[in-house]
Amino acid sequence: MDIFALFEGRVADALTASFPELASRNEVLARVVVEPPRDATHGDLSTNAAMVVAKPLGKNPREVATVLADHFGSDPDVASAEVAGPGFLNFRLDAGVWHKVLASVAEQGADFGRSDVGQGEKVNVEYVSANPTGPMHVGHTRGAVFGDALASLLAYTGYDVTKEYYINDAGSQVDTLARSAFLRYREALGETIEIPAGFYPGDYLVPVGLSLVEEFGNSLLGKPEDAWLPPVKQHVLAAMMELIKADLKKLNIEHDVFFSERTLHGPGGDIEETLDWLRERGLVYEGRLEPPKGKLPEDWEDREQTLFRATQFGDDTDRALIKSDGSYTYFAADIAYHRNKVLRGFTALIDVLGADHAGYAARITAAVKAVSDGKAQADVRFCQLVKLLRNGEPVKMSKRSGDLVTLAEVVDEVGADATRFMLLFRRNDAPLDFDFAVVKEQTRDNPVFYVQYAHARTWSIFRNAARDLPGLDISASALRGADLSLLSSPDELDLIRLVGSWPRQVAAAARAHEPHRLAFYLHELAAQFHAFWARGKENPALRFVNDDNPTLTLARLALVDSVRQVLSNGLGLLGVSAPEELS
RNA sequence: GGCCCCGUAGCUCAGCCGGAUAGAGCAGUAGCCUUCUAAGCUAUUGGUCGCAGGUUCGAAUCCUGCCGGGGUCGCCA
Repeated sequence: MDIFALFEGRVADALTASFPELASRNEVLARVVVEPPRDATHGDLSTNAAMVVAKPLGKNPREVATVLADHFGSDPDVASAEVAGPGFLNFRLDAGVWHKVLASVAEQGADFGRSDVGQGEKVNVEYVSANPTGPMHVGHTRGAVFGDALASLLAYTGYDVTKEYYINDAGSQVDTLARSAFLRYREALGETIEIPAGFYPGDYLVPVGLSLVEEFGNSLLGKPEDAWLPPVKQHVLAAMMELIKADLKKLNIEHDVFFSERTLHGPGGDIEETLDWLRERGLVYEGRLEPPKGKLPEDWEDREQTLFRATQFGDDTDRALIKSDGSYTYFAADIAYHRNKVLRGFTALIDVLGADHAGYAARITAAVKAVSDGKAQADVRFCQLVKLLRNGEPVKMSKRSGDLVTLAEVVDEVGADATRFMLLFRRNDAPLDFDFAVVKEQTRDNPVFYVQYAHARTWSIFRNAARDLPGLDISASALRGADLSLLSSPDELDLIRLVGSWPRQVAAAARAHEPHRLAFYLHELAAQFHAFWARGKENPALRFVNDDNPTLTLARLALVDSVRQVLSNGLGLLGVSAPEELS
């Protein structure tokens, strides 16, 4: 039960009942929201309805609000409806409403917060898509976690989600990869090798050399490159993808679809087909591009080339499709790839990219508009850099020597839970400091620990109740029969309010494509719960478990259970475990 | 030079589709912690929301310009 959504419905009904001329004004009604007031002393719920409709109606907002307030006089759930400020309408709810909300948490369990705001829309979330040239490093980790949490969130809110990985296996870098692997192959056969600059020097190719020997023996030796390159490429790509999948597995990330760029190339392939399709619509032409302003690239040559009319769809400049050597640009393949997604029926295409690709957003958005005739929506999300720290000191990384911190190293050191939560405890487009020392700390400075501890505490309260009140039935069905009207103190009602706002938070986070909001909410819920718990230390009457009052204990346990449920649901969406006990 | 992101308390950051007196954590200060789990809790100090305009009943939020920081800039992926 989402109390805010429920009242949005009632407010809309009240509006159209009082002002029939609004019935056809959906664009106006859509702006009406019911939300918690900024200041809790204003009541339980607040709506901007009167201010939104005042102008279209040509009436004074406070006047409209008064009419609405009268309308809600007969609503048994509403204890009072007051007009405030410029025309807010504030509701104070009958405490029984909050008790119903609490009961609905128990009833819905893991589904409390689930919704159908997505209405089954087919969404493709493309994330990670790291080049298959080596193990994943920390730079990829943030996008991986962000995309994965976003996908879970969207699935939970009624979207039909596919998690996809685009394998960049068509560029010249994979040839370099194959050549690097071939060196390791020769090494495995006893040669002493030297790795030239520009090759991939990493040790992770050593086992690939060995497995090449296993598969081909020494049969590739002495052959010309064009004979050994294709099979070696095939072999090393498969090995790299296994490596990457194993890394992702450490973070509990599994994609539904791995899409190979190579399958788009070639005669009759998607790229050709897509360019033909675009040509038919006059969106491809031969022309010259203005050189970039400012300093000119050294190898700039003014020549005619094949361009996509990206400007027609909101990009700043038209974009090249074919390189000077005749092969397709990365972008040409990407247009075909996005068209492929559209043809598979997706109407929302989310691309999760690193911040260094920020300049790419406009052209992807343009391409998706073009290939879908405006029917599909692209949303390109960027993840900013993660700065690794150790006790406040930056961790040194040198790309040149291949001395990067890998995803596996981070996860092995701090664990998947902490990695995921920390990366989600910040907006994706803001830079993030990741300090190993803080993340491993078991104090309130560490939000992962703080939230998990709150969850563990709910379990420990139940364990204590079972120990101290052995005669009390605290099973789920017994909790359902608890007399919730005993929960009437401000602290209790505040906690229920926060629990009750969970569905609204989830829906808002999904609409905004911002999973970090869930992490912040969970942190807030944990804080309020810890605070409530601490009050029981000063005043035993406020404890959840009261030896001399089993009825009250049962009601409070129902409240604790709702907190447990929401923490568990939330951590689950973020892909973080919810332990019953901290060791 | 063009484009994109960012600028909110000393620090790190939230701020939901424009809404009421701008929030949290850390740090600081003053307390509590002989336990429903010790790793916590309470109170308190602290703001020209980068600057200047604009839009309107109302702007941290939307628009324009400027300042500062980061990223990026035909054929790399």
